[in-house]
Amino acid sequence: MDKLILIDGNSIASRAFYALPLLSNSSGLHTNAVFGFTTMLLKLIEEEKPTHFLVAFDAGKVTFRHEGYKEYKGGRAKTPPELSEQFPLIRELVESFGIPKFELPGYEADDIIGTMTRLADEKGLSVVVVSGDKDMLQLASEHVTIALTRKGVSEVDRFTPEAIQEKYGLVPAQIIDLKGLMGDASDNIPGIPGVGEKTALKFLHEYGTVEEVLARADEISGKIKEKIVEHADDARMSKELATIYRDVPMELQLDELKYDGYDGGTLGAIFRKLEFKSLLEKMDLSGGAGSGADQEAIEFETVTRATLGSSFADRLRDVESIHIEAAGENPHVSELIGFALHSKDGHNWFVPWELLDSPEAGALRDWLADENAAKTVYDTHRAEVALHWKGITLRGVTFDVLIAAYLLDPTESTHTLDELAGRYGLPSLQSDDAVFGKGAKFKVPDEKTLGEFLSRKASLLAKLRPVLQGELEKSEMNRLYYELEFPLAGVLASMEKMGIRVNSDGLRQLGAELGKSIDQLVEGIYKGAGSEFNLNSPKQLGDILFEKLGLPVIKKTKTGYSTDAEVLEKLAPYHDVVSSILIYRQLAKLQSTYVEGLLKEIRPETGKVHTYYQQTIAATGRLSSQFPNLQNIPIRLEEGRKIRKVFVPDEPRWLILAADYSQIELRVLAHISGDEKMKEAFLNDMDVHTKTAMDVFGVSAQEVDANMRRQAKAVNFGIVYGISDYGLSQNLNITRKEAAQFIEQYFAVFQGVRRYMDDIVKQARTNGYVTTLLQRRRYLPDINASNFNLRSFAERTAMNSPIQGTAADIIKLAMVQISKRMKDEKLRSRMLLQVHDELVFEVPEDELELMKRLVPEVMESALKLDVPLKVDVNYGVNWYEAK
DNA sequence: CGCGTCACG
DNA sequence: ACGTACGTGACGCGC
Repeated sequence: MDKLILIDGNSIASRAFYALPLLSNSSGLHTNAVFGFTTMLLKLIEEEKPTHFLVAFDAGKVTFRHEGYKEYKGGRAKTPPELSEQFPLIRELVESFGIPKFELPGYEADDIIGTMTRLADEKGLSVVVVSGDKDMLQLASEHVTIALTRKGVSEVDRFTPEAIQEKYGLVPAQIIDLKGLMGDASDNIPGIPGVGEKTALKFLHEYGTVEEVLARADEISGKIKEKIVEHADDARMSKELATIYRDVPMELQLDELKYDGYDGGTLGAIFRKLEFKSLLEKMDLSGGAGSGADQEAIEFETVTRATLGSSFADRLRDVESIHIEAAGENPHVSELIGFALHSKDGHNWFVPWELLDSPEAGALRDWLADENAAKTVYDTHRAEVALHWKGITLRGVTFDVLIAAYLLDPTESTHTLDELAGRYGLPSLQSDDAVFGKGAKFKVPDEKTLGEFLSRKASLLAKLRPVLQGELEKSEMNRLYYELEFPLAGVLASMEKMGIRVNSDGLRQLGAELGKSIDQLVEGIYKGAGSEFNLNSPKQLGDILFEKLGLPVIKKTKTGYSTDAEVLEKLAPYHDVVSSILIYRQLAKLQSTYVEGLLKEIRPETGKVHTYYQQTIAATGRLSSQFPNLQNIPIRLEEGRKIRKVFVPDEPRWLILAADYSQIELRVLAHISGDEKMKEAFLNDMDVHTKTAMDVFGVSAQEVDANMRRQAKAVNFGIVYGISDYGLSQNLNITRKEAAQFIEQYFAVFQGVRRYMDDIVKQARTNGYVTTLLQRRRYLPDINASNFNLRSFAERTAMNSPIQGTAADIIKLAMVQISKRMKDEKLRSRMLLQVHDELVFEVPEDELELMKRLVPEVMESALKLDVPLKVDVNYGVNWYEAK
């Protein structure tokens, strides 16, 4: 028996939206309605086993119903943007399910459904209509059941004509009479005032139709009668509005609605894109290793020592992409698993890692190192580092898929190949976790599984390349890609391979001293608190401070009392232990993170630490540093700053040279906003915070005291972060009102800055994204959200990202240019570290003068702004002394 | 594995 | 009325 399911797409989407909490995925896209829609579809397919399927959507806002009654659906709250942004996704979802969908300008989904039920009824098909709208009940018939959502979305009540009779005492056709009498506030259908469901039903049981009720109004007594007479026209119109139109001119044939079920691969891809991880697992779409149920077969050849003859070198000429698989997060210590090659004629090779050590592998190694052998790669930077430790050189990479994907949407938390396949509609791929297993379960699968998987990746790279190149072109990011990010990857790799020397004896010595101080502090704290406890546990510390010692609670966290530094400083006057705890925290941090943590990261073979820069993580375009993080080595407090003494040059008598941009973010702001006052400060090389204080407080340079400068500095920071009175008030410890006044005074002076802040938010609203000077993009899906918090956050991000991002563009450009100059001039000096606005080098004595001149020169001229860029250079025998 | 805390720009 | 300053990574705790 054939069965047709008809879904009212808009109705189900909004039911799902309001029924589920406002979930959003890692990029801030809301997905709750999509999720609800998905579970509903899955349930229907499983329980109803439809042979035919259709999802109908409303098209546009104006329907034929508005012709007669302009206020139709008026007064209804506007669809929240969090919901409307999900409609394209829902359409895409329906397509991925392989379900036909239909919409027609001028008609609503229920008219389409009404028409389809008529056609299906004529053919004797069994039909289920799914909606959240009671109006649909008018369509019920012998073959047509109406399923209305109850609470949530996946639970439905089913209505046959008998069920309707039982519940309302009406036949389906009378549902429109019911609406005609009682109206429907949600669609702005008036009905007769004073007539609710009860009264309407009573009349209908008696008279049957609206027309009969109106004709025989004189039989009705009391006030109601007057209302009926007075609003007779309203009732007739309301009935008409509630009537589903069942003659929509559409050519849709029933056999076009045939449904053969979904394709697991396609569905898996969109679930991955939407980050429906639970569904992926529940439905086993992520696929266990080797299951590959949804994937097409792929051919590959395993390269052996025998294959590696002279003809193999010839065949390498046709290779266009290579995927190098290395295990683990840290490429400096990762085990290589193998790689796959994909050639232009579609041939795939799998090369087990061990093969590279065989004597026959010379040609292959040469090919990998060949500058002229063009290759498309995923994450060159990482591969280059991993291969380096195995003595293999990688060169000739002409396109990096990961970097392109990152630039196209830097807010995506990851850009794994399986996600990219889904994102760009290419053949789906299993996730690394599905093939290798996660964490302790990590295991390299058998050769066939591995070879197929890596071959799929290599082949996918070749397919992604032209797609991503097209997208970069469209987004005007060619320069950013080819002149900045792509060459930077090589620069980063060489910095990381080089690493920076750490004086481990010095570090251990520092650790021993810290240990003594910590022991003394701990003893004193236990005594003062009257008991021993784990000082590192905020929970235990909270119990001691607030329950045992009865100190006032300043602030709470989700899980209990807050004990952060801000709170402890406020508590210090109440009890002596508190300041000891603050010092303990400071020293414990130094000990665990910077002494013990750093010691663990020193590589025995080199005596150095080799950080790894993530080039594709930060949404603003900044780099980040891991294993260890060398971008957060202490400097603000003297005790911590001493850690910098252990970072030393690799060679005797060499020096550490550090060059940092002065006020780069405010200079960038002066440039983008064009604010005359702010530009003036930098053009005259003034202290920008003093200048701000002068202008805001209306005093002369001599009159600016330390406090005024401090406040001005905080405002400047606030401006860069996307100012809010609340944030500034927290920072300066003043009231929100005072902070708001500050900001107002600031904007009165720096009018160009105010204009920029307004414009950039407007831009974000129109485009959905903001850009840096070099066209780096950041999407802000929440910029039009109705939720105040989400929207405000997006607005601050819109203000901050172009500033932070342009500063990142500039230093990255400088790095690429300096690296080239150092190579061209055959210098022995080495670039070692980048700390957002600072570059650290090690230089031989005889290159010191040259580098002191060259580095700031290149940094200052990396990008021409309307204000000068200023760089300070310092040097010394270690990083501490380079101040 | 999430949370609180704290280091940096 | 709403209630956060922007961007990161590492550590220890406790479930």
